[in-house]
Amino acid sequence: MPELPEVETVRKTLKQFVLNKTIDDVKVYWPNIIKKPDDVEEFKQLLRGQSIVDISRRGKFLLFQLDDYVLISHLRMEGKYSVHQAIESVKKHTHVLFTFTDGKELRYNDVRKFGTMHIYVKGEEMSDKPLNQLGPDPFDPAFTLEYLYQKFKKTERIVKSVLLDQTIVAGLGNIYVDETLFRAGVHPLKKSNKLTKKEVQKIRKQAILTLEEAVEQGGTTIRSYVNSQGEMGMFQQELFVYGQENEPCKKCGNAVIKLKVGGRGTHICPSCQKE
DNA sequence: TTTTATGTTTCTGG
DNA sequence: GCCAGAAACATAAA
Repeated sequence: MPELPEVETVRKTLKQFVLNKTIDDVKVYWPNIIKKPDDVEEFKQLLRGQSIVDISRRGKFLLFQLDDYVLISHLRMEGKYSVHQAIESVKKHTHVLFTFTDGKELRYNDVRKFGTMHIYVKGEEMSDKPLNQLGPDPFDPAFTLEYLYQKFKKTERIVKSVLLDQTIVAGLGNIYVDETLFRAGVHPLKKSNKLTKKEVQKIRKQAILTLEEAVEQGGTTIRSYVNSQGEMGMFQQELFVYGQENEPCKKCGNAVIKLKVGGRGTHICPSCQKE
């Protein structure tokens, strides 16, 4: 579900609720979510007594900064965090539950159980997976025109696949790639190494702008996304093509169409985005 | 009832 | 190295 703007919104809302709380205990109802350490009992043991010092974000990953460790959480398609009183009943899709010393609970809910969690000793998280292969965030000064142009230049892959590739740039997913390519006027099937520098500059600029606007709007809610306060995003009102199949293009009036690109549903305006 | 699609990522076979 | 397809799962819509 969540791409960079949704994860950023979760980060901000969640931080208000759990900052400076101390973990008393942890329950894990679906162990497959825990990827590191291998042993779930060790996962729990590492967290006991740790306080949440900060929550940061890298690409689509949330980073719970603890006293001695970093808990890296990826929401994949349906992951959500919510804060409860211990007395509230635990839902069917709650798979990890953190109890705080003040009696409140942080619950990780994930209908499809695709989410992941890793724990690293603070300072070691960037040199191993899942964070070590990530490209720059779009907001990172390292995400320059020259950087992106060089990456595009050396691959025959279609541009949509490259933008979805988190080792190139971290944070774009299916919605924002479609929106970025529409705004840049580039067809998703175009080979990356065929793009002119001007087109690459447009893609870069629109990627950054689109994500910035989406963060301001609290993300995009198409079907199930809500932040940690249970609030929906508002950016769906600003979408040009994603989910707009058969609707008139907001720029030219022609019908938006949906195709399959790299196995993903892909929305374009065929007259604004020529192949 | 059955099939298809879903905001993600990773693995396998060709 | 790249692509297609499947897999990890559950659910709502067609």
